[in-house]
Amino acid sequence: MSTFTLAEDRMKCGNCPIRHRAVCARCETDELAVLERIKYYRDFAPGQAIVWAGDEMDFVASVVDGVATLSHTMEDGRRQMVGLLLPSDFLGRPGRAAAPYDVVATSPVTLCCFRREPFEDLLASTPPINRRLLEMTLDELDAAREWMLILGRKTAREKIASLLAIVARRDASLRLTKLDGPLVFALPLTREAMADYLGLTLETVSRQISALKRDGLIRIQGSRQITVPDFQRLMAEAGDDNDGGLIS
Amino acid sequence: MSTFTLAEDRMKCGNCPIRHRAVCARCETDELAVLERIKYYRDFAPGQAIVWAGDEMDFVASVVDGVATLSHTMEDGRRQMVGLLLPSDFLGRPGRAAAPYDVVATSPVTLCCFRREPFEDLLASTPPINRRLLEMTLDELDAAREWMLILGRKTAREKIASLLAIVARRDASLRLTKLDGPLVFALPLTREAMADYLGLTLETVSRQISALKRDGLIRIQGSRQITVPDFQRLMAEAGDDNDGGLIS
DNA sequence: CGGGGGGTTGATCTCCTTCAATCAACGTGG
DNA sequence: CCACGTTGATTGAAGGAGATCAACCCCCCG
Repeated sequence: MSTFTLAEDRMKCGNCPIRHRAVCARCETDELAVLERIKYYRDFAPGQAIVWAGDEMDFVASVVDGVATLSHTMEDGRRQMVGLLLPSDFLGRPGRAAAPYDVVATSPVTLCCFRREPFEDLLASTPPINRRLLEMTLDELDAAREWMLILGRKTAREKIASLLAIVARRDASLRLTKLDGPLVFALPLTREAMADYLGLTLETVSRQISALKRDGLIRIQGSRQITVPDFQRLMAEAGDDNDGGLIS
Repeated sequence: MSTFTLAEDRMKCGNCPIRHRAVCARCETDELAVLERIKYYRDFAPGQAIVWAGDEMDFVASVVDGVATLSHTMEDGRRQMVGLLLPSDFLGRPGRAAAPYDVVATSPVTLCCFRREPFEDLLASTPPINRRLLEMTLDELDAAREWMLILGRKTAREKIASLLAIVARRDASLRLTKLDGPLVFALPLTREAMADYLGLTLETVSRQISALKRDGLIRIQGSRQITVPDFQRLMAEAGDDNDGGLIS
């Protein structure tokens, strides 16, 4: 009985941990009620594929919890990650059924899903959703462009520092913490996934992480817990002059 | 008198060469009339800056003609292009005044501009514009992600071939021509601009273009006219299995 | 004629890849 | 409880794709 109540609570939009950042962020209570009726949750295990490139996707979704990756794969096996889905990010493109990339969970993932057609109808009839989705897409475009600078012009060391800075900032933003003390966060990516993110080999990733550790820029607990004692110093190492302003 | 008439014709939305692809593509005649009242044209010479990163931008715009680039610059001078604005592309982000990148004309450019506030009001009150802008932003995001694969995983030769394929396809799309015959198009970018696009040096760009020329994949007339005798072969050289379906 | 911007080509160097060995953590079955 | 295989990570040695440094060309324009 009590577990049932907990499950029910967790499934109410009002209690949703990504409520203030997701595609539904601008919705009023009556609009939320409509979403509430058509939504459903799906869970994925680490390593599990959510969709493969080319598959029909009959739903769109918000990431409630966990981390998933979008990636391109070339015929000869070269792979480039092109998106990192963190909690509150949106998955799927309204107006297109075929998935353009592989989407894979890298940690336990919970999605809040909507079937495509009802969602598209809602999108057409509910301006707040449309506006929020435009805003999120513009933010993603900004992120993609920052990423392009990383891929095109940064050294291996700068690439690693940049990745850590991005995830640290996102994590701080979601948990509404500041960036001035020591930061501790989970980085649920294998060396190979980081290499795919950064356009490197996993060996280079490993070497550079060791180097950053040696130089005291980061510390590592267990397998994937990172501590950043001085965020400003990490930013400098990433080649970003950006003073890492407050929470975005 | 006749030049006046010509100028006036050119400024009517009904005659606009980018009418069917720009932000205004979904507008009805009455909505167009509103846009028509608040729009104004601006011209830029090759090499001229349209805005610098950090500048206040009091307008948004559609590219009517010409080519402009968006680029990131790091303090030490490294530069990465993050956007290539071709005719019908949209410049500026509703809801944000400060430009995040340098925008520079690389050929004579004509913009169709709208002051920000009236445009944002229109965006809120005119769903077709909102929807079209979302669609265009999603397309740009797709393009950015294809670009990320190019930057992260392709060889110098593949990068050059990819750039040529992208521009050739866009050009064919705008002019509604097929991709099967020999393609001839202008590539109004210096070697340095191409290097900034591809995350290479201008020397490497020059060498690879020479190599593609030697191998018969392209021919070059004058300074910046490219001929692609066999588009499929170019695609293969770009590392894209994509059969380069018809016009997007 | 001189100068400058854009382009090409050559020689050398270097950062990252490639190939390979080793290690630690973990689970599994004998 | 221990051999064994597996998966992820680290480290080393060698090689190569592209960067860097530099010379030179072409063409346009003052």
